[in-house]
Amino acid sequence: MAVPGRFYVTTPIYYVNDAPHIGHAYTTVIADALARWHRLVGDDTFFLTGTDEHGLKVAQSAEERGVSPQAQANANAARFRAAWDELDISYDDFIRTTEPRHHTAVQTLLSAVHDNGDIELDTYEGPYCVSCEAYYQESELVDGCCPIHTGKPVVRLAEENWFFRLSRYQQRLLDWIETDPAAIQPEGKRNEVLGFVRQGLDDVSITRTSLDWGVPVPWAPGHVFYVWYDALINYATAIGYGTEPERFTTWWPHVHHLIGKEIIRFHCVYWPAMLMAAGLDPPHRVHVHGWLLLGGEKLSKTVHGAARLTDIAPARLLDDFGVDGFRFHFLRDQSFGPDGEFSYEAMVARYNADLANNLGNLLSRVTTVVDRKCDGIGPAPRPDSPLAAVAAEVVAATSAAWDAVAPSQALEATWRLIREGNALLEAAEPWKAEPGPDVDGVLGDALEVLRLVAVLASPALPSTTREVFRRIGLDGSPTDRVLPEVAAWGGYPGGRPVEKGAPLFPRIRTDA
RNA sequence: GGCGGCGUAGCUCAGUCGGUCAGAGCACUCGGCUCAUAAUCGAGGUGUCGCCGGUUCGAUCCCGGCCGCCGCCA
Repeated sequence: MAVPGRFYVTTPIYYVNDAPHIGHAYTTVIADALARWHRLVGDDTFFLTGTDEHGLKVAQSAEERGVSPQAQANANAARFRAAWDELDISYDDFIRTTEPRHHTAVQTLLSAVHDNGDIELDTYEGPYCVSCEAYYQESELVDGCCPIHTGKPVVRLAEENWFFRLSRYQQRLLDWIETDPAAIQPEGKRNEVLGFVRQGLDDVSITRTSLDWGVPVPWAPGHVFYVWYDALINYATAIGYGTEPERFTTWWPHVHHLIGKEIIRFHCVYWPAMLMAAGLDPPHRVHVHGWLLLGGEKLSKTVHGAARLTDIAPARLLDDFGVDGFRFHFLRDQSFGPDGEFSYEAMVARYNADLANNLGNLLSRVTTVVDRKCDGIGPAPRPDSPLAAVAAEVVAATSAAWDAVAPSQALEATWRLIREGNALLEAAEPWKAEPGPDVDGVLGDALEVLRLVAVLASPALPSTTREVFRRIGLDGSPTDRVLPEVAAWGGYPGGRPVEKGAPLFPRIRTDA
């Protein structure tokens, strides 16, 4: 089903009423690093993110501010774009669900489901809170009243809605998940979905008549699609569903959806079922990750006052850590899958240990010694270097981890090469020796370590790895050539001017 | 209430389809080095793998119950 060499990766589209926070950034940085990795290995890659702009909440907050929903959406979508630009997010497309192409795709896809007989008119009946303009489950009520407007009785309301016959897809969903055990990862999340589907599935109401801020239902004037069923289709819109059939079949279903655990049901049940109902294949992979939990009592002055993680804007951390330092924390310190602790202190510790002390300091010491012992001209590595075999292992381990969507493990694997490089220098002590072939060989090896690390870490640290290249005298960028050639030992040519420069990652002091 | 997840070294987390599986990084201690961003290199782990039972020759890993934290419930 999956075509090797083709990688389509998505983030959820973010609800435009939210302000960008580090939870959004977490998913987006990982998607970006995965996209960069796949480009590095030469895959055809398409990386999609965007904003979800319909729904009652957007309409309401626009009304409160006295602006149109579209104006409200425009303003907030721009904030997400700005946040991602600041974080070096290399998206290929930024989709907005209010775009005409998306309306076309939604109407086309759901019309196909309708034509197939799996969307039917039915009556929805249940407790309704007039203040919320929303239905509740009986179980959600508090003493027969709205759980939000406590003390306010709900009314019973019945509404004619269009229902997606999800109940008809139970077996097909089970077949999909059981036939392709890797479709939903990690395994624990897959089991959750299996358990849910096995309980039996109810049909779902997918249209609303109570608001008009949405995609109109083509066969039913006065109805718009409920925001979730419009939003999911963005993944199809962006690759040309309904407008560019050939482009669509190039990318679908070779998709990797990255999602947080709170939206599993939408991505692992409703979305695949909708696709099946429209005659399309379900997604190739859904990668579910946990949440960042706000740990540690204090977040320092930088983020102090943030009671909730969703109050922390990415920009608040960039002054301290830089873009790459920020990215590195989310890729290296959080393992993709389970929940992880977010703390400022941990972020500082990781930055200092891995970026300042290991990578940054290695660059500093090597460039200094090259300056003193080699007149500032970097020598070539030794073909028979003891590090050559290590490098091959590191490349293999790093590749395997990125392919498995395990950025933390990938970076851990890459950092082994840095440690080995530092150990080689300790053993050889070129700063003590007279200039000559031995010193050249060791320093050449160290420069080659830096070159390789710059290549392998480029998905995580796009701008600082370019700077490493520049400092060791290489033209272009670590991503100019693809694996495996670029990762073969001996790529550093030698004879290049090496520049010491300021510390790449200034150590962050924690005293005071 | 229903369904599900988590609870492993000071910290953040891996891992075990039951038998050298008790691990990594950080922190810490000691020693070396001084090219380097007080960086680096080497050595050092005495943790009841949440609690109580059960299955088993043997459980941290399986089963049951309990406690704590968390998520979803259209």
